[in-house]
Formats: sequence, structure tokens, C-alpha cells
Amino acid sequence: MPTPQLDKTYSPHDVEDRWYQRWIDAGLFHADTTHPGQPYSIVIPPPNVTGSLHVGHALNNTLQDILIRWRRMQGRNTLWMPGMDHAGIATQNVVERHLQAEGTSREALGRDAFLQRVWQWKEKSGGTILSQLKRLGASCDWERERFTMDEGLSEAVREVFVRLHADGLLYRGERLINWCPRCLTALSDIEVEHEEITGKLYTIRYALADDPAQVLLVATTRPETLLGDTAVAVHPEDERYRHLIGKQVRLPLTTRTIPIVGDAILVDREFGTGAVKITPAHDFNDFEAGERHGLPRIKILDIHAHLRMGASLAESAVAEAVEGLPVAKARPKIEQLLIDQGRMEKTESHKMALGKCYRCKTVVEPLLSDQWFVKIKPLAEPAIQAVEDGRVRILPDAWKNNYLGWMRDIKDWCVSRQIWWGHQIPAWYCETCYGSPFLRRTSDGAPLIPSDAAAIVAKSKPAACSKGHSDALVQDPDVLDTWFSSALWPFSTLGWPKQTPELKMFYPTSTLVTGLDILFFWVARMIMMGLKFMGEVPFRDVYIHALVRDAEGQKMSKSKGNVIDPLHVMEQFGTDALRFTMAAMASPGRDVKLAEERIEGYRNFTNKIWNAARFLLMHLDGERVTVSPAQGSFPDRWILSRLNATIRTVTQELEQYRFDRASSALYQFIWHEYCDKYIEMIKPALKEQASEQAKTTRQTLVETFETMMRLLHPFMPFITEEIWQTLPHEGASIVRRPYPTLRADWDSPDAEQEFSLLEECRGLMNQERAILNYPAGKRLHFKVHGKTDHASTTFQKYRELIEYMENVDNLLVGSSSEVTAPHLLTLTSGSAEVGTSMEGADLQKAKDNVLKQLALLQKEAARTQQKLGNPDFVSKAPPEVLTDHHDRLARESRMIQLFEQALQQIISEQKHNHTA
RNA sequence: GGGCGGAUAGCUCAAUUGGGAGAGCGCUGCCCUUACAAGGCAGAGGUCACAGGUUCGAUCCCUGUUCCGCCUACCA
Repeated sequence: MPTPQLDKTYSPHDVEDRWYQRWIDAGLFHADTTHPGQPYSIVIPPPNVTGSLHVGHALNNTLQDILIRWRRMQGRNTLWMPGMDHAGIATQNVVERHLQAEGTSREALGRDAFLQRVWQWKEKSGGTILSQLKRLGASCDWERERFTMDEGLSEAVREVFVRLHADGLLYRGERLINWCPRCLTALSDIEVEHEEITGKLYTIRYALADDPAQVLLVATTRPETLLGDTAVAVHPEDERYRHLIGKQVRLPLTTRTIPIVGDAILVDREFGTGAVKITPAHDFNDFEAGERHGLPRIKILDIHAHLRMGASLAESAVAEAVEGLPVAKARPKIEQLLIDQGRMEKTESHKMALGKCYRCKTVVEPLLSDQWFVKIKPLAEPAIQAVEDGRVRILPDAWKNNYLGWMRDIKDWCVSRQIWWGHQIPAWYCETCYGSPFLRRTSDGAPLIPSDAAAIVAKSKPAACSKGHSDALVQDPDVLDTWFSSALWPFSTLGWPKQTPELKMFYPTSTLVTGLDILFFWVARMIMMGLKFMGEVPFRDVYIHALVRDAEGQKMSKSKGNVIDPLHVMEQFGTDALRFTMAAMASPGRDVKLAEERIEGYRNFTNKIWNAARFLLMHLDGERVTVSPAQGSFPDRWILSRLNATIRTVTQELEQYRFDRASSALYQFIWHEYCDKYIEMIKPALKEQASEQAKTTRQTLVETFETMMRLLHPFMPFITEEIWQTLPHEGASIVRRPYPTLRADWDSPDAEQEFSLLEECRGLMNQERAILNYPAGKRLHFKVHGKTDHASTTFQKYRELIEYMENVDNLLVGSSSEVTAPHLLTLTSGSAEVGTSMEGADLQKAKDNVLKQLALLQKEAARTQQKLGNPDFVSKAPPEVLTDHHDRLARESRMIQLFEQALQQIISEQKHNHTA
């Protein structure tokens, strides 16, 4: 058989493209509902259609791919369901920017034409991330790719909406919501990011209406909202203010007077002045307080967060000064006006949290508007139970409490968004019933649905309203939160609401792999929806991986310029190196700090593997003979035993999602045991190409290498396939070959014990070289004595092997007296005694080395002795610890003795040289 | 404000439930030895953040402090 030749260094490029294409062509990633294996399924956390691959995706998807490839090789019926979400706000932003560049706008196009444009954009430039995932080697079932705006998934959304509504879990109402004045839409609570900033606390003088000389000091961080104040609150038990409750104050900068109310919930007597202004239309607390006291709500901000007030609300000069200004500009004006009118008591610097839109970082405003909400408590309850009783496992366990805490305190979910791209809310309103046509919004022409209009919720447009009117039914213009459709992902992608074979086979899915940042956004909501609509949890295990940061621990962001681009990394070091880095650094509960040097290190690892394969191919020529493992040579028995141990470790660690430990076991085995030790040990045998030993060794070499490739394949799919194909193998692709399992006949405790004897012996040899400062190239003669019969026969048996490994001539395995003969330096360990000639050594230096060692040993021995001399220790420590310490002391004393002997040997050699 | 996690070699991290701390990368020295210089061999390097406490004994358990993260929150 001709032996294939490989290049001297591994070049990942063409290998990766070539194999990925072949895997796809062969349909190796396709899941089949008739497959007999036990199902194993993962749904991908759908990336945004606008997204492109960053390191976080690389980590997330590498881990998923490792699981999927591993389970696939184990014979499970695996499905990795890929797809994207439509990213309502983000995508609309992207397309609107394009329109703006063309000098037009979505309003000018109209809703239908705009949506057409979005679809066009999606077809052309959306979803580049999916091709990037393919470069990463992701073995998704691309034939089943889904998109949240697909017809099937849209149907699922409508179904869910209608059923939630029918069950009383969905309602429309006027509430104060978080509003992004740039995206012009409502946001859910968790879409608001809180940022700590240092702002100002203003203390303003409110004069009493019936006695303007008396002033009530009110503290606020938002003086401009004073124009919308409808009361001032004090604590009802606050001695300072109690008598004022029920009186009126003059609202500065306006012609209005507002009441002073007592409110124990809103007011913290300790904070500020103990008096709070109430702006029910622009603050969440004030909204509640307003409800308690029946206060009017005065809106002073429009949807752009610009001040808009009726002429009656403020003094005309004030209104003129701030009308139409954004909040940030209005605030200093108001501040100045208050100062001018002598109403500003003081301003202090003040730390506070500012809410920002998580998409565009614009400061969000609480805004009063009509929105749809999911009544969440009844959904959350079973979702809490599912995690509490372990039907869903959250790993690492530490995040479980995080989840439970949030779920127990969950608030209703605002699901309507005032944008066009997304699932339009399946609710209609009858203008005829309402009595008059709805007002049209001037900005985009969409209907403005009045608060009191009755919604008809249905999967498709109803023929008529309940009273039979059919001519003027108007659909709600809003769309649903993207996360609403993402929440259905584990079952909507499998065909729900249809009862498909896929749904039956793959739901609940096995594992969800995701980052902590979307635990609430996504994971929690999937659990709620899965339980509600499937009656079963959506996944068994939720594995939460770390966030990827840069080498300094900073969050990667484009503005900081510290982004590591995974595409660039793959280009430079290869995909397998990137993947292995991701796996190796995925320690649970920790952030991943990524530096390029690490990836380079694993690139070197791929090259090491590559060259080991080259070695193998160079030595493959000739007959191969299979013998039972027990009859194999010592290196063969040893490597099979080590391989078996590695199979055990890797499998166990993967079962526990310890990608880090699994990969380090692989690294350790492949590089240090297989390459450094095994390959070195078999070189002499292979040189005698025609020998019996070469025949069996070649067989083991091939067999272990082939197994090793399969073991590594989930981590490094490309290089393993490329090499595996050049080895004798069965099957068309490594992708579907069985994952290595334990072989009882491979375990060889004998070989492992013999190996450690050899290492012990070599350790002594190295130590002598070091003490005597012999250069590495110097040919040395060693004499070795085995202190037990077993050690003695082992050294005898593997004399040539030791010579070869240590690069020495004429290793003499003999008696103790031979090893301690004059002019030799002798060192001893538990089982071995090794001597070598001191001829030509720098004895003074050697002496220094030994003295240094001796000092260290003496220090340690003294410590042990001291401990053993402590009566408390002796009487209270457990017996095994005591014997351990006695053993230690004995060992240390022995070592001291031996080093003293070595010292004497050196000294007498010095004398000898002197006299000679 | 509340909660959680972390602090171990120059760097990144390990360490089966308290009994002299390990690995990778980096560093130093010597080697281009026919698989691999993206390599080999050898080596140096630690007051386990700080202060108390429990214990015969603490990197590990407890308390406090400092620093760093993250999550959460309506002190205007």
C-alpha cells in the first residue's frame, strides 16, 4: 500500500473548506426521525439576523458542536437545530439607515414596501453569521434551518398569542413603560441597562399657596419634570411636615398650585429634604403614588423625549424657553430659570442609576402609553418549580438561585413594540363599534388605537366583529417583542403547532448552551412557554458558559478596540486551534480571558499532531500484525493503558460539561504521553523494519492513532478528519465513526508501574547530570541498581530502552556496590540507585549544588520533626496522618543521608584529583 | 442599597470533602538528535490578597477588611 505523504507543517485552510463541504454533501449532519439511536438534541441560541461572529459566538457554538459531535459519534440520534431570530429593533435600525442614505424613510415607503425592503436586505446581506458558523465547523442540520419570521414560526406566535389571551394571560392597557426615544418603541424592563452615573440633586423651594413666605424644600434629580408635577409628598409621620398635608404649594415656573399629600411608601424621611415631588406621568414610583392619591397625570414629554406642554401648564416665558427641547437641553434651562426666580436652594453632586436602551444606549424615558402585557406570574410559577425539582438543571448550579430569585420577583412583560419589523399583533379593532374612525398617526400613518377600543384577538383577520360589523376592522399596528418568538424556539422550530415527528422525537431538547446574559431574556421565557404550551420543559440541562473578555479582563467592545475577531484568528491559526482554545478555557463560572498567545499555543498543538501523523506515515511501510494487548511490547502495552485512561477521563468530563478538563486530558495525553514518550520509545523497534516487534508495534501505532483521532474529533474536527482519512480506517468519514469506549484488555497496571520505575531511574540520571553540570550532549556512563527484585529485573529488561531514551552508552545494571564504587556520584530513590562518573566535572560547583539541596532537605526534615515532637499533634492527629509523617521523616532522613554520602563522594573525588 | 462570585508562579487557571500546592503559556540554559525550532531536553519561579478566629494542624472552615468582577434595585 502506498503511504500518503503530508507536508511538514499543517495548513488548515484548504483542509477546512474541503472537509466541511464534503460533510454537507454527504448529509452527515442531517437528523433523521427514523434513526434508531436515543435522541440528543440542541437548539442553537438563534443569533441576530444582523449579527456577525464574535468570540462569544465562537465559544458558545464550539461547545455545542463538541457536545453534538460527541453524541453523534456515540450513536445517538442527534439534532442540532440552527437558525436566526429577526432582531426586530436592530434590523429595522439597519434598514432605516440604508433608507436614510438613499434620502428616503420608512414612513415615505409605507409599511408594506418597507417590510419588502427588510426581506430583501435579509436575503442579500442578513445572516452572514451562519456562514461564519460553518467556518467554525458547526455541525448543524442546515436542512432544518429556521428563522423566527418564517411562516411556520409566525403561526406558532399567533397561536400562542391567541391562547394566552384566551387564558387571560395577555392584556392591553395604559401603563407607564420604558420608552426608547430613539428607537421610538416600548422596551421590556430587562431591555433597560442601568448605568451608575454621577448626576446632580437639586433642592427646589416650593412656596406654600396660603403663605408664600413659608417654603417647602423638595429634592429632585430631574428638575425639568417639575412642569408635570401634580403633588408633593411628605411622610405622614414626619414631624417637620405633618401639619402641611392637605395644603397647597405653588409649583415654581408655573401658574398652578398642587397639593401636599402624605405617603409613607414613596417618601424616605432620611433622604434629601424628606419631601418628594410627584410626576405621575414620567416616573414609575410617582405613577403608583398618583394612583394611590388619585392625582392627574400630566404628560410633558413626547415620543422623542422632547418637552411638549400645553400653554396652560407653565408660565408663558418658561414654556417658550423649553418647548420642543430634548430633556438634556431643557434641564439646564429650567435650572437657570429656577435660579433666576430664586427658587433654587442648592445643587449637590449625586450618584444615581440611569436607564439606557440595551440596543442603542439612548437614555430611556418612562412614558405613559397603551401596550400589550403578558401576565407573567401564572407562567412563572411552574417554571420555578421545574428548576426547583430538577426537571431543568441549571449548570453551574450557582446560577440556579439567580434564576429563581428573578423568577420569584418577576413583573408583567411588555411585549408590544412600536416598530414594523416583527410579528404584527394578531388583534383587530372595530371602528364602527368604537363609534368613529381612529385618529391617524401623523408620523407614519399607522392607526392610533384608543385605550378603550375593544380588541378582537384571532389568528387571522376576523370576518366581522362580535356585533357583525365587517367593513372597518383595523389590525393593531404594533409588533411583538422578538423574544416573544424566541421563547417558542425549542418547539416552534420543530414544527409546533403541528404535531410533527420531529417534535415527538426531539422535544424536550437535551441541552441548552448559552451565556448568562440571556438567562432572563431567553432561557426563563423558554421554560415558561415550553411548560405552558408543550406541558413539558424545553430542555433538561442548561449549561451556562462564561463571558469572553480580553486578556485584561475587559469586556470586548468595538469602541475599545480590544476585539479579537474569531474570523481573523481562524485565518491565522486555524479553526481547530480556536476551537480547542475555547474548550480549554471554558471553566465553569468564570469569565474567559482570551489572549492571542493562547490560541497560538494550540495552533502549535495542531502542528504537533500533524507531525506525529507524518511520523506514523513514514513508518507505516511493512507488515502489521495484531496480537492481544497483553502480548504487545512494553511501550505498546503502556500506551494502550494510557489511552484507555484518557478515554475514561474525556468521556467522564464531557458528561459533566467540563470541556476544560477534557481538553487538558487530551492535550496532556497526545503531546506528553503519545508524542514525547511513546513515539520516542518505539523508534528503536521501528528501525528494524522487518522485525516481529516492528510488525506489532506498527499495528499498535496505527490503532492508537486512529482511536486518538476519534477521541479528539469533537474538539478538532478538521485536522482529525484529514489525518484519519490517511490512516487505515473503516467508514467514509470520521464524523459518524463510533466514539472510543473503554477496553478492559487495554488496561495494564503492570506496564504503567514499569513505566514509572523507568521514569524514576531517568529522574536520578537527570539529577546527576544537573548536579555535575554535564552538558546535555555529553555521552555518559551510568550504573543502575534496582533496589527490589522487580525493579532490578525491570531495569535489566529495558536496559537498551533506557540507554536510548537517555542517550547513554553501556548502561550497567548491577549490584549496589558496583553503583557506589569510587569516583562515582551516587543518588538513590525508593526503587533505584544510580551512579555516574565524576570525571571531568566541575566539582566545586557540584558541591555547591549538593549543599543547596541538603540545606533544603534539612529544613524540611526539621519541620517534620518539630511536628512529630508536638504531643498535641501526636495524640490528636488521625493515625494515617501520623504514619504519613513518620514515613516522611524517614524519607527525608534517608535523603539527607544520601546527599551527605554524595557530598562525601564529591569531596573524596576532589582530594583524589588533588593528590593525583 | 441588596445578592453572588473571585483574589494561588510573571500571565491564565487547576487542586476528590482541613494533613508541605499543580498544569499550560511565558521565562532561563543547552541542543537545527531525519515526525515536529510552531520542536527537544533540562531548569528557575509561590508569605495561596490582608487581619483575626476555630483546630494538634488552615490555601481550604468562620468573622472582618481591601481590591476586582457580575447580577439586581423606583432613595426622589
